[in-house]
Amino acid sequence: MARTKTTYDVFSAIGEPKRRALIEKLIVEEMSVNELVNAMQWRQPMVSKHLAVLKDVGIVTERRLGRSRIYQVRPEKLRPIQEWIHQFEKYWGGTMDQLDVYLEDIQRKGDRNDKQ
Amino acid sequence: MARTKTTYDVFSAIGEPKRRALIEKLIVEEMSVNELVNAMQWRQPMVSKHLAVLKDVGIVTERRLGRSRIYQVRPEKLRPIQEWIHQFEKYWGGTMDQLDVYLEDIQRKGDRNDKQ
DNA sequence: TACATATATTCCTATATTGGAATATATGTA
DNA sequence: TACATATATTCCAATATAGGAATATATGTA
Repeated sequence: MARTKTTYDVFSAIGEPKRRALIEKLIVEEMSVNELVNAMQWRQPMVSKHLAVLKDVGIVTERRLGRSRIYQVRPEKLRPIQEWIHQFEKYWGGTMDQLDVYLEDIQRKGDRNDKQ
Repeated sequence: MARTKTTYDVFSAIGEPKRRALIEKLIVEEMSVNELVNAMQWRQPMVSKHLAVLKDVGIVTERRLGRSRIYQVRPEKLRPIQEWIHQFEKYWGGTMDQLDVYLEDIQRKGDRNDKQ
């Protein structure tokens, strides 16, 4: 079997650094392909291809304006990532303080070492 | 050029759904490879290989205990993802309310249409 | 209609997986 | 030491890129 498709989901799509760069650019303001080509200094097909992946997973949408196509970010599509990350936040100093983490850690390690 | 390496950074590493599943399992409690094999119902080399990628980018660490190797999540390694996502949160109803978003949207589109 | 512009798509090559099977390595135990 | 257990690694096949170059498509304009 091969690698997970980049269009499998939002997580896969943002795995590529260039696509994250595009999102960061487009969140500030919508842009046409040509404007992106100038802004990013990439070749046009490269921009179009990465946009196609982002469009496929819904992170961007496109509308036509004359000969141009204006791309826009749909930030809410990134929410699944935020939600996934959220479950880990408590472990780096959210609701749990360092003592809690420490104690839970000790307990897990204790359980483990008892079993073995 | 080929695809970004899975070990290029944390974003690339979590692009694979199975690796996210491993992280979700290990955040609850540290586990040995064998325990993961049982819990996930995957073949042992598959577990080891995915763990190797996670270890490479630092998301998990490993310590030896007898013949076993106990893997543990380092949740703080996921922070770059949270920070990256953070910049988009305001667009889905954080500090900006819907009216703000709407007005900014109109303005961007206005600018655009004026130019063209 | 003919031409120019904006963008998408196709073809190509090099590369890096993912998963399975087999095997190697390390370590505990009788 | 011989054997069993736990895990990692290697070899293989299939697949999916990413990027470059060339080309196709769509649309505006003279």
